[in-house]
Amino acid sequence: MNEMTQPTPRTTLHEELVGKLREMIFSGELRGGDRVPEQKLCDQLGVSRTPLREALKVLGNEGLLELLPNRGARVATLSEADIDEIFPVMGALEALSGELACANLTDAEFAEIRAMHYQMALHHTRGELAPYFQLNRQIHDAILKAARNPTLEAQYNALVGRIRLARYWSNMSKERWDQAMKEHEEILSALEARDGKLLSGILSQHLENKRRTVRQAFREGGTEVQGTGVAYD
Amino acid sequence: MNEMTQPTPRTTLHEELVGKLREMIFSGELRGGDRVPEQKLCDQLGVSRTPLREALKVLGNEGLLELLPNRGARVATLSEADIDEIFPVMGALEALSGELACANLTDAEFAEIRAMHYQMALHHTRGELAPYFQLNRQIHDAILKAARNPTLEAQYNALVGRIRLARYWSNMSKERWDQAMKEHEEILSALEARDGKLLSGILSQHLENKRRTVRQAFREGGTEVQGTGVAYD
DNA sequence: TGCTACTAAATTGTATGCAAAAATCAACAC
DNA sequence: GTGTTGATTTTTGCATACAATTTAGTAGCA
Repeated sequence: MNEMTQPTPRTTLHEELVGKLREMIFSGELRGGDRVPEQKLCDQLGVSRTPLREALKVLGNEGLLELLPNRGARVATLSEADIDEIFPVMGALEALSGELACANLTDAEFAEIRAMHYQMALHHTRGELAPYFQLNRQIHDAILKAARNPTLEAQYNALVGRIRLARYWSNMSKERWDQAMKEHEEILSALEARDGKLLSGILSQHLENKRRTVRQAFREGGTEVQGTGVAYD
Repeated sequence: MNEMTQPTPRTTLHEELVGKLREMIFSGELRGGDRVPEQKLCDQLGVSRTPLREALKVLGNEGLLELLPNRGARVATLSEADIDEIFPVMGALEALSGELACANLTDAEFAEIRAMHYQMALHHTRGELAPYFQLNRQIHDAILKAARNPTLEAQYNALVGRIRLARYWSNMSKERWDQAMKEHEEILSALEARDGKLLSGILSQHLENKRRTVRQAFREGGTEVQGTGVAYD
């Protein structure tokens, strides 16, 4: 009766592998352009090729891997064109998430977002980039969650995943950082007023500005960062 | 030298299968809720389970199939909640496509869309629903193409695929049909003026109206139609 | 040296085999 | 008639085996 194995994995191997491989890509263990040799990964992860290959097909379909017939998989890379392509779509989705969030946000959720906002503002004044980025992301995530639309969430996260293939800090200028912080003030006040249309417009512009920042970092070959994935705002 | 086989399929079996299975779902050969027995499909398609299973995983990730651990795959079904969830996202994407199309549309492309529009108007006045639907779809596709954003296209088409799981005509009322036609007049004129913001708003509203129509058809259990997938406007 | 042709090794694509889990069904008790 | 138990069949998950394709490596030659 006393099973010392997993309580109940209740998941298939290939699903786990999808998650693991995603993490390996985001963490930089697998870098853009790298080949993904099946056998080597199988040995490393202790599974056979069958479930691994199933996972590769899924990630290929998501755009995180590039699958070349008879020539294996490569971690996808991001071009400037890709960035210019993906951000507008993210912008449209984030704008929608803002609008829906305004319609559905509870007071408790708003309070939490406000708390994160002020914490983030503190990091901004102190010039602490990394924790700023983390809170920034949590805020956007909270808004997305508040939209109460899993399909929207999934689509958005798929795009975030692709953007994370570009793994560098945006070397954000002081001006851009201040600007971003100002945009976040507007985001918070639109949220508080539950003004969906207003928030939607702000977020759309916010994402367009992000695009420019990331694009520039890409051009300049921004500082690579280990293990955290891309951070931007 | 004279190979009488395929010129060169240049594609893997699992990719073909993804396409074939999608078609089988859209055509209604596989209906929502149906189990997808691996062995039976393998015999039917003349392939082994390995590539088929790879395809199933991909379609599961796309939301066209529901994958239950140890219990196989089922063709996904669409609930009212799903419709309410998916259409707003499609609306945001279609609004973006309109905006980008206005920025990128060539005169030739516009001319073609206008031609399709008038053809569609003709079918409307004649009360020919099926060809109306077809042209309607072609017009929206042409706008999407004109946006010149493959990522947007892919995301949009994934959602259209899920909506197509609901396989019935929207029993469109005369009023709604007239209204839809009027919206299409506005779409055409905004396109001609290359007024992105305007078109974006029209399309967003247009999709919200579609949502209501489809939702109602769903509620009323609209007339099922064989082989064409869902049609709506 | 640089190029081509050919061979061998490695890697991928597909099929098959086997163990584990679920579904089916029949006998039985109530 | 209903519901439960347990054996049998079916189906799925994963591993392995084999075939096909690509890659690498080497020898031959200009």
